[in-house]
Amino acid sequence: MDKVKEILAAALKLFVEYGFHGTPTSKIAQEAGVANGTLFHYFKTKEDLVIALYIDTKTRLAQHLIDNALPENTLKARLKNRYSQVMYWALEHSTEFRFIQQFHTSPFLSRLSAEEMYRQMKPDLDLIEEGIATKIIQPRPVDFIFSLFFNHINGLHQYLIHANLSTTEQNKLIEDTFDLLWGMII
Amino acid sequence: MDKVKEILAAALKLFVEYGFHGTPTSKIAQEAGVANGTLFHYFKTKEDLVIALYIDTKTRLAQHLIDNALPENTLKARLKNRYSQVMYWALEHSTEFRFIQQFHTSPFLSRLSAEEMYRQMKPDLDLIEEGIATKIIQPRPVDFIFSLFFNHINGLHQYLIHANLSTTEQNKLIEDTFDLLWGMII
DNA sequence: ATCTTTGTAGAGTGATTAGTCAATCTAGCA
DNA sequence: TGCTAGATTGACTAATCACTCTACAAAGAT
Repeated sequence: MDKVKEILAAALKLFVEYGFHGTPTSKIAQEAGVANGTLFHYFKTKEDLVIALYIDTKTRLAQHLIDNALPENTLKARLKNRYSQVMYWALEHSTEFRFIQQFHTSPFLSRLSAEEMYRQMKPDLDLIEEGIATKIIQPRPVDFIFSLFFNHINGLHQYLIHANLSTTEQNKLIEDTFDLLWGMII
Repeated sequence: MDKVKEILAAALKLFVEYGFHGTPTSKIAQEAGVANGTLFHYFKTKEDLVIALYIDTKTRLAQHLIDNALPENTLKARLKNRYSQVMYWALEHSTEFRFIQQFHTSPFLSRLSAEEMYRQMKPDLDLIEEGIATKIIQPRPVDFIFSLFFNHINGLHQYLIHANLSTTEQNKLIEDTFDLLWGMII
């Protein structure tokens, strides 16, 4: 429903601004332009709302990556494409990206099922595994490489939103930084 | 006072477990074994407590780095030492490290003064600047390199606490991973 | 036309919260 | 000893919170 989207959008904005527990459900309903009861009609508890918002946000990022994939290509090109597209999305949706980071370091993370977490990481894990199997990437634990990738993206994003670069400079830095990262794992 | 330490220790533990706003001051006082009023005698507001705890934790990390510094050495050795010592500290104080990460992605971060933030980053920024000035490190924005370093540490830490490695394996991985990072910036 | 399901509203509720306050305790000092 | 200042207490309060409940509207379904 439309109201569900309004609630999720309001929650996203307020959570990033005031934190999860720092945002009352009443404020979320108000910001979304719906009644208090409507919020609880769609989300059984506040925690359900937080989890649903995380999954929704992550799904939208995943969809962006699918829409911009380069399937017929070398492993390096596909990995670079994924890396860059995450960065582009993160820069264009910086509230969403900050919410994801906030969620990751919060106690809510443990409420996510292992399956849901694996489902989200799978495309990247597969890519890394393929790289190792074809001896392009050096043999190291897959989740170690994933962790380096993931946090490298955080680092670059953190820098880019503080530095004030033109889009051209930004894109060049994203390209260059991927090459640095690539050099690290081959 | 002793009670201040008890309060900070209790707050640290509960914040990491339940989040900032998810932890009532009454529970903190209870866990610390002091009365509710005592907490507010030492910390004017709950927010003051959060900020004080962050500064205290960061100061203890900084002290660990000072205690284990290698001042008379090459830049690479000094940087590697800092990198490793942060990792050792983070692994031994993983609640503290998780609190720092939680704080960094929370809205509380903006309550920290710019001076306090700069004060904390200065030793590393100086080291990176020295490396660039002496043409050992490639000329890139100092805070870009800092950001990569910082998030690289997060990535390795994240992997190490999930993987179950022996201390020897851990230390070897820390050494190796620094070399990867070093290769990226020279 | 009537029944049923679903959406929406918003006042209401009991529990919980951050922060206060007056009272007592402790220790150092004159 | 008597005085003062800070430490400590825990009952208290006003506000706020997550969530419930009842009522009503809209829209299919039969």
